[in-house]
Amino acid sequence: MAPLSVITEVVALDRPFDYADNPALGSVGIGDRVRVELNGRSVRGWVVAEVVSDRVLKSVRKWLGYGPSPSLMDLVEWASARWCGPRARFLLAASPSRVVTSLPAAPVAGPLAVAVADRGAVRYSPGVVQLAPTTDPLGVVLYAYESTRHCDGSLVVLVPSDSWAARLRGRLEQRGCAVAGPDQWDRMRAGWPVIVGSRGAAWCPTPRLAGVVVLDADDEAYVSSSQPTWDAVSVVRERARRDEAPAWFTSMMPSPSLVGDAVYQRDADLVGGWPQVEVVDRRGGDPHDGALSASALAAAHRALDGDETVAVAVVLQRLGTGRLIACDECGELARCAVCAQGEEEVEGGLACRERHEIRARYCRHCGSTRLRARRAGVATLARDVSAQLGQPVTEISATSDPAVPLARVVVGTTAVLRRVRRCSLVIVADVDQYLLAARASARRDVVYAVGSAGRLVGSRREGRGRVVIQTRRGDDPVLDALVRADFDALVNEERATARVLGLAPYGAVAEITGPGALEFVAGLAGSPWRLSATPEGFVVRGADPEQLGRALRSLPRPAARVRIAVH
DNA sequence: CGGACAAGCTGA
DNA sequence: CAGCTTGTCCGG
Repeated sequence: MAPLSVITEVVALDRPFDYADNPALGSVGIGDRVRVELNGRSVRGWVVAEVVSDRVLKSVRKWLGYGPSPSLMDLVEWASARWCGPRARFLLAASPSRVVTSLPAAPVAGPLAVAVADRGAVRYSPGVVQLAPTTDPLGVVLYAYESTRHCDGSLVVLVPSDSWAARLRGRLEQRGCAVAGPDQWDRMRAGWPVIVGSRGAAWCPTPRLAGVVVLDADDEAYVSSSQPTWDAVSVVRERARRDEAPAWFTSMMPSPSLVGDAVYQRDADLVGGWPQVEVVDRRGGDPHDGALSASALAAAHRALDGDETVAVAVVLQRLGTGRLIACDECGELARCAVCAQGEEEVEGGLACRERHEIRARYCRHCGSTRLRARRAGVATLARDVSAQLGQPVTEISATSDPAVPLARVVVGTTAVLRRVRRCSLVIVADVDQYLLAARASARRDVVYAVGSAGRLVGSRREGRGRVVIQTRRGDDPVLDALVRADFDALVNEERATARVLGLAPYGAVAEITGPGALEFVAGLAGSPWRLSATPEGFVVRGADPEQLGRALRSLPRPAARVRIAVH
């Protein structure tokens, strides 16, 4: 039997080692999880290939169970180059959390219990489909199911969140689909007909894809925030390409990187599926008004007269992470000892924006190490709104306990839009910092937030509720687009910006940060890659993310930590 | 990554 | 020179 090439779980040691196949373990397959001895240690790993070797090899110690399907081994190699990250990270993403030693037999993909004809037999050609936010995307999923169910493999459906995945799974099961969820690794590995999940399901171990559907494909939840910063849309797109499977991507406002050079399909009633939007220009209003303008206040009172359980949601979008850090015990703000400015979380502890002093992460006042980013904006806004409306309010953040019951008025960051399922009024308290932000995607974030708000208040076709946006910029094109529910101009502008800045799909950008950044980029001297310095580190630009990723991976790594994010 | 081993520093 | 720290090397 041929020797086996094994990648170990030792992430820092990102290269394969060869081991002799152990006949006592039966047949060990490509992708399987094994235990091997490495330099006196017993470590877990994955069999990635059969190899030829003329050296004396240790044998595989133990077979631990099934791992990613063999077809994923090449994909891991691709991803590791594309995002410049260790193979073990991707192999782990495709592996079960608990040992799996047997696989069930997958059922065949049967016909739907309810015909797709529900949706007037709309045809969706593979590619990007622009859907208004309140349009039910189930039609696309069912269409994809019907058109791929006779093909070998699984239909993989990705949604932005686990709660959405659970709901969609129930709806598909009702219609007769055999669905494997995120917690059913063995079913995915066995090639279940339909696999539904969030970002992680891009690495589902099914041996073959019959098709792919990604709902809300421009949602930022598809991008991994921890290293390596891979994104689920690129992963499934590449898998579909390799398996020659069709792929559908829905988006309320298709981004240049999602669409690429292709044209996209538009759903029939785009305008009617956006929420009714009212822009309140506060420049002419009473400067003594509180957080809510007079007309927002009036709309809120009307909503409170209705019978929705949650009547009003007030959203405060914040740019970046909160700059203020406060002690969880005594409430004291973390301030720089040199300049007394608020500190923020940095590599190695806390520091002010000028980095006068990087110090350990504890409270100077009481010594506690329990610190928390203070939602200063939200707390103040909640107090204001409560006083103006004469109503109790519930404050919501990403970390709020989902079991806590909601008042009829809720206030918070965009986490509100994920927590509340239905209400009659959403007020966007202040969009201006977004409209004025240097970051090109900030304007898209506003559109996305209003679209998400539309899922709570309903479409303008239904006329159930509305979104009120407060601003001091009455004539902004983004606001104009939202009122008219016509985003073509914004889509074109975004494309032009991407072209000029060399962003996807016209170019690739890698951010190099961390203490070892300078030493790392020194290795790029004399290379064709364009390098520039930023306050955080460096940016490297290239024409293609795969070439750029590969070039960066081949560079020597300094001892100091380097963070590489290839976009 | 983490163990092995070598070289360097210290103290009685 | 034992005992400890720090650095470098290497794994199949």
